[in-house]
Amino acid sequence: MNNKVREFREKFGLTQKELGEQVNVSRQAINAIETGKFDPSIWLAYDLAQYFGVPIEILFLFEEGKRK
Amino acid sequence: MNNKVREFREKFGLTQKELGEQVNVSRQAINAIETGKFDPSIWLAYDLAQYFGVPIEILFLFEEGKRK
DNA sequence: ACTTCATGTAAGGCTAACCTGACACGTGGA
DNA sequence: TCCACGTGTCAGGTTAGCCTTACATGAAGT
Repeated sequence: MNNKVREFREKFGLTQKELGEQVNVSRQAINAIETGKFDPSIWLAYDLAQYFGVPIEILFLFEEGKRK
Repeated sequence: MNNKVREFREKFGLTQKELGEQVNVSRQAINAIETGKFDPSIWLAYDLAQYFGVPIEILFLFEEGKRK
C-alpha cells in the first residue's frame, strides 16, 4: 500500500526513530510501512494521521489492486 | 473500539451476512467488529467506510483509553 | 409444531502486524 | 581515521485480525 508517511515525516523533520516514539511503535515498524513491507493497523494509521494533522485517507493511498 | 457499523448497516437495511459479502469478509468478522471483539484491519475499515460513504474517522470512534 | 433467518459465540487454524536484537552500509563531523 | 547517526533488512517470537465449522437462541412465517 502506498502512503505519504515518509513525505510527511521529512516535512516534519523527524527520523524514523523519532516518529516511532511519537506514535509508540518501533523504528522498524515505521520503516516497514514507509517501504511498503506491511500495512499499519487501524490504530497506528489513525495515530500517524492525527500526528500529521490529516485524515487517514490522505496519508494512506487505498488504490484498488494494491492490496496484499 | 466503538463504531457505528451496526447503525449504518441497519440504516442500509442489510444483514451482517450481506454486509460481509459487500466487503468480502465473513459474517462473523462483521459481528465481531460490531460487538467490539476486535478492531478491523485498515483495509476493512476503509472498505466499510467507502461502502457507507463516510470517512473512516466517522465510522470508527478513536477514543483514547479504549484501545485494547 | 416445524422451519427459516438473523444473530451471538466458541474452537482451531493461518497470516499479518507488531516486537527485540543484530548486522550492514553510507554519510558527515571531529 | 574514527565514530555517531539514519536507514535497510533479517531472524525469531507474540498477538490480533481474519477464516471455516459448528452449535445455540429468538423471532417470524407456514
